[in-house]
Amino acid sequence: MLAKFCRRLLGSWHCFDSILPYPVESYLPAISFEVVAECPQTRARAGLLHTAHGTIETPVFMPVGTQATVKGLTQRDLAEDLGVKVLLANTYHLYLRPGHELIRQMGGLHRFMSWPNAILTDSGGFQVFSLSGLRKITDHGVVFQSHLDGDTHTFTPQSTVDVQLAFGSDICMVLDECPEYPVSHEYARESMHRTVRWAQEAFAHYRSLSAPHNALFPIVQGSMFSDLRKECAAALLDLDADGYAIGGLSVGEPRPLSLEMVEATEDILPRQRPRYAMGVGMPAELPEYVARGIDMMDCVLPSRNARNGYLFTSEGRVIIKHARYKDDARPLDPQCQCYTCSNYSRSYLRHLFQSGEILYAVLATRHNIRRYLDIMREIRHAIVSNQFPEYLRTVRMASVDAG
RNA sequence: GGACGGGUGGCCGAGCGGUUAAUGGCAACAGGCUGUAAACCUGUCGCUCCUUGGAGCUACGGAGGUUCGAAUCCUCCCCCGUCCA
Repeated sequence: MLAKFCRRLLGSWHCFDSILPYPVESYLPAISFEVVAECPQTRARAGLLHTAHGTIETPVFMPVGTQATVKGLTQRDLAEDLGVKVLLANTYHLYLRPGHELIRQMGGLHRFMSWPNAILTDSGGFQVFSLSGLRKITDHGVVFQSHLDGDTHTFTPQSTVDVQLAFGSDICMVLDECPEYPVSHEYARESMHRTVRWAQEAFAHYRSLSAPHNALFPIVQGSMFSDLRKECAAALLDLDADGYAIGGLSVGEPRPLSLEMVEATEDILPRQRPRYAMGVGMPAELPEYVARGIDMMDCVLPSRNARNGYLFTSEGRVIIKHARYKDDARPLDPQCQCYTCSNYSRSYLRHLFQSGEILYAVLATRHNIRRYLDIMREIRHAIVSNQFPEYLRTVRMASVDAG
């Protein structure tokens, strides 16, 4: 609230620039978050996340555009047609190709990819730890081999901040270690401490720079151990970050465990800051995370599954290659207002899929992203209109019915 | 009429005496995908049984034959190409 107010006055405050060591903006948080409604029964809340590239209504789903593109969609589709306010991009991939210096030279990631709204960049920790090939953890960071050409590179907590600042990301993520599942308590603790240490180093470096428009989020780790999750969150609190992420989920653990891990830290993370659950989830899981205090989510499922023939509808999943859709003249989702559902039949979509046509991926991705965004809009509306518990019940019953 | 070449499971196409119900590819049918090395990956794919694992049956143009054993070798026949009359 304060930050928003200050921003409004920024114009007149620039007269202080001459007497202050840094521009006025650098004395304000890069982003600000205000809670506009809270569910009285759950931890769900609706908010507004203000960034240098627009205000984002939360809870929000952020489509994944790893290589500075959501595969199959144009930026116009995303911004104008689908109303996407924030996209994910990936530090690991963009650092390797085309390189952060090139992106900086091209005017930053927003200009490079012609994206007017906010961008959150993942640090690349997930890739470094999930991609095969050599990788070695040192005191300073992680040495790894490029999956593109085998070249050796090093990521440090400091360097990944620098790379993301070169991109001009609105929200940067600290370098973290995302352990696989399952892993021993001992390893998880050691790994979590490393993630905390890296976060502290990343923040120390970040605070030494002038980054008035770029927020930095630390990431809670601790594998599937509640005690480690709590310890990690508590340690990260000292950083007084603009937002907090929960990582290390959806790495193969049973579904209920992911939610438990979010619950473990819901009382520890500050209520006045946005919380971001990384890499989740299936449609029915989205309100579950929101009910546990999550404001931001991202996931490749809607985009990747779209291309692979798995479509999300208000009536459940549609595996478009199934023979029963061969002569199905109905729209994919009769409840959906998207371009795909407004214009094309399941029969046609199936034909495009079977033929390997590019248009299939375009139409399918457009729908699936729209479906996720619609779910988030429903969730937000339910919270604001004080009907979230009822909404959650309905979703739970529907997913039980769906099997 | 003659000379070559060829007929293999829905299609294309390997195999050229036993390890072949028969490599591949396509098609078909199903499963998977959760901070994207993914327009990708995996499985099934002659018929009939039983619980897995198997059991039986029918199959490489047709009919005979050689052989312990044939999609593979031989004979005749039927088709299809190319070339020569």
